[in-house]
Amino acid sequence: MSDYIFDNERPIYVQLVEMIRIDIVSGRYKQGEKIPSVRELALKMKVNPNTMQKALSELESEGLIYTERTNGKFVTEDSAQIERIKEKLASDKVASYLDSMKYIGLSYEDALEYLKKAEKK
Amino acid sequence: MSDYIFDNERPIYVQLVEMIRIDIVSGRYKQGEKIPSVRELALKMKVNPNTMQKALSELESEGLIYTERTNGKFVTEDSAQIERIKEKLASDKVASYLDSMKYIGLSYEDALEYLKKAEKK
Amino acid sequence: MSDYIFDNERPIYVQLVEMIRIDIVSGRYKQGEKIPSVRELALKMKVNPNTMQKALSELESEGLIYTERTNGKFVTEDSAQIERIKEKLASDKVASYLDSMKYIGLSYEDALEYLKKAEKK
Amino acid sequence: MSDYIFDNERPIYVQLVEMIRIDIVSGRYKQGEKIPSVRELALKMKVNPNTMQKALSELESEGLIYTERTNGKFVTEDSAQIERIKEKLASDKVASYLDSMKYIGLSYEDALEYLKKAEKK
DNA sequence: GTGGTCTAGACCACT
DNA sequence: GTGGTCTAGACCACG
Repeated sequence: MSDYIFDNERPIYVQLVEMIRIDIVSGRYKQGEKIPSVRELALKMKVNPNTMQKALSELESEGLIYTERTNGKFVTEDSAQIERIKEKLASDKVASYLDSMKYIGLSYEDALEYLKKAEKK
Repeated sequence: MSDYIFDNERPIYVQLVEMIRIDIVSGRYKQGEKIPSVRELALKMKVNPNTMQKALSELESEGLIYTERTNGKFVTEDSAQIERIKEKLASDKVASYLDSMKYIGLSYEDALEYLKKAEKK
Repeated sequence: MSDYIFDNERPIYVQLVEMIRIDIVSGRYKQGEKIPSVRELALKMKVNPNTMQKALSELESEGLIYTERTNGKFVTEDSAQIERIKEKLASDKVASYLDSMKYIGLSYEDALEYLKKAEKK
Repeated sequence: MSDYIFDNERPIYVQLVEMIRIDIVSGRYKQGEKIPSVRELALKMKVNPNTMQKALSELESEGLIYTERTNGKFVTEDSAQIERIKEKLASDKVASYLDSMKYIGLSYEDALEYLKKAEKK
């Protein structure tokens, strides 16, 4: 259990969803691109193919990928959908950033200030 | 073990340090204020007093608290030191925010944009 | 309790720190050299491993030793740091020498004179 | 046992000898001066008069004080003797200074150097 | 009651 | 075998 990358607290398939989702919205998997087979992905991530299948189903119902029977799975062509998910993720990050700043006693203005200072680095 | 609040991956005393540190920089424990006794805190957090003691020693060597023999432990009067630690924490948060945004394919400018949009909510 | 080497007035771990610190600055433990394991040292000094561990942690935070996980603890490679501590110790010795001379009614010049006379022996 | 000034490891009378000896060689008790009575000294030092008596006997056999029957005890008029003892003490201090410096890996020359540097402070 | 120290003994990850 | 962590339980000085 040395190079194990999954958090024990949450279902593995959820964590796979998060990883692949980010691969898509970040452009590491391009719009319309074929993604590797379930087996291949399962092997790479060292999970059971069923688990990987479940993750991909989630992403499909989310509209980020679609299946071409006998042909494989592809990233959606719907760039607006990708964008929507990306914004959702980004908003989550912002919210969590603001929360953590608030938690240490800093306001929205402080959070903005710190971010601006960070640019110079 | 249902209500256990600690992450198994990191030492409990480190997590205690982080929690109490935030209590101080956020002002939940005020400058100069007496903090509860080691035993009391240990009881509250359900850890061994020695573990709590170790956490508090860390905070003492960090300059956030000081000890009055037989009297208890107190938050430092040195507000500059508290501020220094607070800035350190805030910088870490900013860096991690920027990292996570970059990870989903967004630039510094995007991160700034999203933060500004978040204000209105 | 015949061969007990520790002074009851001060914590054992502090005395261990002092002893090992001197072993390092004096060069008995060389720069970069592996030091014996915690358990070994604890056995040799007849203290509990935890006590020895605490002493070594102190020395680590002082920058005189560092830890290689699963491999052991080593004297720092930073000879400047060793030198800094050595000078600190030496200054303390000088101050205490001058104090004791002053206590028996001798001036700085007397202290210097006595030291020069001592060379010939 | 809060303000107890004696080291448990060595006989109290020996420690009294050392203290009074220093009072004499340092000039706090002047040459030829009458010193307080045994009872008075014993009270002041919170020791049994017998213990103090033993200490003073030691100092007498050392030639630092002498007794005038029915009149009390006095610091010797023999300034050469005082000087001899003082030099003995000073030599001890020098030796212990050099030992401690050697112990941390410093030579006679280093010890001299450090002493010279200390003057400026 | 406060903090501080120490021991004994256990378990863990890593290699 | 290495260091690291944690617990349980004890004792101490101080006031």
